[in-house]
Order: sequence, then C-alpha cells, then structure tokens
Amino acid sequence: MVARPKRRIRLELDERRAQILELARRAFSDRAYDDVSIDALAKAAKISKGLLYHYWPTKRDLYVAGLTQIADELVAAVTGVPRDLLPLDRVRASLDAYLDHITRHSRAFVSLMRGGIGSDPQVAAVVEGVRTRLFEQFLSGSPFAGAAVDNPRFETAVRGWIGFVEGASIDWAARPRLTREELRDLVVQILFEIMKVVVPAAPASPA
Amino acid sequence: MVARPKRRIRLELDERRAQILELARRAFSDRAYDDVSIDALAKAAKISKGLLYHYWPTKRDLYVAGLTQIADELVAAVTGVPRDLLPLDRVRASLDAYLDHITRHSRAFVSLMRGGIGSDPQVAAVVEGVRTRLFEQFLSGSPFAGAAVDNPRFETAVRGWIGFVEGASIDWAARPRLTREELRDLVVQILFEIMKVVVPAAPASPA
DNA sequence: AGCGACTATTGAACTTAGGTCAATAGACAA
DNA sequence: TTGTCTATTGACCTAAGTTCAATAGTCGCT
Repeated sequence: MVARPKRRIRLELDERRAQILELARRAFSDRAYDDVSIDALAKAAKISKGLLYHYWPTKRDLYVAGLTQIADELVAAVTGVPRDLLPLDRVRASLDAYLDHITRHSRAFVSLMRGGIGSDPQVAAVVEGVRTRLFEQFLSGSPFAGAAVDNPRFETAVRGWIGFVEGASIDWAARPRLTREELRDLVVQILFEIMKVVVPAAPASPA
Repeated sequence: MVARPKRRIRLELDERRAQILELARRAFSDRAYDDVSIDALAKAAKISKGLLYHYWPTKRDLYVAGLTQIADELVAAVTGVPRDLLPLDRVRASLDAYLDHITRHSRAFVSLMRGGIGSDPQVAAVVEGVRTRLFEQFLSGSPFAGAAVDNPRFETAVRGWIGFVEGASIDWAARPRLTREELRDLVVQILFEIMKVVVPAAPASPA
C-alpha cells in the first residue's frame, strides 16, 4: 500500500480562523480549560499545531477569543432590538432577545457566565463587559434612564438586578420550569419593584 | 565554602497540609489557574514537588481543595448566627455575617464566585453548593420558610435573589459605596419586595 | 507554460510543567 | 543501638504548550 502524498488544504485566513474558533468554543464549553489540549484541537480541525499558533499566540488567547465571541453575540442579540419602542416594551423586547438567545446557546452562555479560568484579568474583563453593556441596554431603554446619576443605592440595586437576571436565567437554562414569557414578566416586574425601592419617583409597575 | 547538609524539616500531616493549602489559596486567588505552577508552590512552601503530590493527587484537586475551604468558611460564618432570633432578625444577622466575612476575605470570595476553571464539574459543584446552603440558611430563618414548596415562580425568584445578593456584594467588595448596614438593609428590603411579588400571602415588608 | 512572489501550512524540535516512584532521613519506641 | 514508620526528597518520565525554518499551494505576471 503506497502512502498517498498528503494533500494540503488551503483556506482563507478568516475561514480557517472561524473554523478553529468554532471548535475551540465547543471544546472549552464542554471540558475544563486544561482538559482541552491544543493537540486535540488541531487534530479535530485536521491541521497542525503550528498552524493554530499562526492564528493565536497562546492557548489562553484562543480561549479568550472564543469567550469574547460568545459575549459579543449575546450583546448583539440584545442590542439588536428595535429602538423605536416604548420604554417598557423595549425592556421586555430586550429580555425576550436575551432569553431567546440563551435557549439557543445555553451551553455557551453558561460557560461564559460561570466559566472563567481562575483570576485571569482578561477573562474577567470580558464577562464584566457583558454585564456593563447589558446594563446599559436595559436601562437606556427603560423608564429609569437618567434617574440615577451618582446614586449609590440605585447603582447597587441595578448591579444586583443584573445578578438577579443572571441567576434566574442560568437556573432556567438548566431547568426551565417557567415559560419564557413567564420568566420575562417576572424579571421585568421585579425590576420595577426594585426601582420603586430605590428611586422614590419611579413609574408605577406595569399591571 | 562547604555546603551545609540540607536539613529536612518534618511536619505533622495536618500542619503541612494546612500550610500548603494556605499558599495555594493565595496563589490561585491572585493568578490565573495555569499561571500557578506546582513548582512555584512547592518552592514557596520550601518543600519538594513530590511531597505536594503526597497530599493531593493532582493540581486540580489542590485547587478544588482550596476552593472548598473558602466555600466552607463562608457558609460556616453565615450559619454560625444564633438560632433563637426572630425570623427577620435572623435574616439580617445572616446577611451581616455574610457581608462581614466578605469584607475580611474579599479576594477569596471573588475568586470563589467568579473564578472557576472552565467547565469543571467539581468546581461547579462547590460553587453551587455554596448557593444552595446559603439559600437554605437565608430562607429557613425567614418568614417565608415553608411558603413555597413546588412553586416554580417562587423558586426562580429565590434563585434570582441569590444572584442579586451575589452581584451587589461582589460589586460592593470591589467598590464599597454604601455602608455595610445600608447594603444589608437594601438587600433585605428587596427580598421582601420580591417575596411580595411571588408569594401572594407574604408578610409585609419591614418598615 | 513557465517563473516568481506570497503565505497558509507543516513537522520536527524545544521547553516547561504536571505527575511518578524508589530511595532517604528524621522521629520515636524498644 | 537498632529497627520501624513515614514525611520527604530528587531524579526521572511524559504530556502539552510553544517556536521556527522549510515546504507547498495559489495567484499574477510575462
């Protein structure tokens, strides 16, 4: 049996990049960071290890790149909501987009929000960035927009609400015991209650 | 110059164990998981790598052991609160203990709740265990104790509230813009508001 | 068609770090 | 002093992250 000469397959930079990232994202979502080996990834992508290092300088950079992509997709989904809605509708639409995105990418979502890699500052920055951007999105469209510059109680409460949504939705992603609409309405309602506690002149909660 | 013969220092199993764990906790809190090397740890503890592996079978086990210790200390602090308080006072006392513990161990706390190591099931179990136990503590002492068996809205809301506390207190640990009492009262108040939304016959919120 | 330039790709080699294990040296009892 | 027990060592193995000079597709030019 004569070994057929190995044929190299050439891809465009971006194609190859995307292909590897896709594999990496899946791998890092399924296994712990150091259970994912570059060798295995390269093998799965049917390329050499060397090529992988042509695209990312280190394993960690590859990991962060995957995480960043997941984060950006989530934020994009949520900010993609129409801008011309009434404040309340916009909050609800954002949450719908958020929950919808989570159901379709629950694994990635959980590994983004609960994953991490010890105390790595890059990773922390990515996750923190998601929280900040979601926060802005939810708030900019809400009736409480400018309500609370330099109000520590308000800021803390919003921080907490983000945590609320995260906690509830991670739980929901694992065991959906409410419909998406029920969860969405619950979360919105609680946002209003929280606001009522924190900013005195807040709008009444939606019936 | 004659090299003085190296003197071995013998410690009891538990002493050595504790010494290494202490170093490991600090290291893993400061740096990313794979930036912490067993060699460096052994060197810092002035022992050989081999000895370290006499105590923990793998690096990951050492990491998990440290995390578990942090988790247990936190839970112990919170559950150490007197049992004979009135429900409301007990919730507040638990939160005081929680926040107090966080201020004194903020680094460890953050690395516990936000650290992780990719999708490692052991690590997830530890963090999840903390949430569950804190949840039970807060609720068992609260006026809502039995209120909500098999009520998905209630369970989701509590899940969310845990997230709220986590989010608010992590933020607070990094930038304390409220006093501890202010934060504690805010969190308690919001717990009551949430309960009011979720269980119809809930007690009124504390003035 | 042939030639040259450009670069995606390889594979072997290097290095670091996790993990193993037989041998050793303190401590303590007889 | 001698023997037993075990905490401790240090050398060794192996897996995996990382580097790099060489190679082979591809494409444009003559």
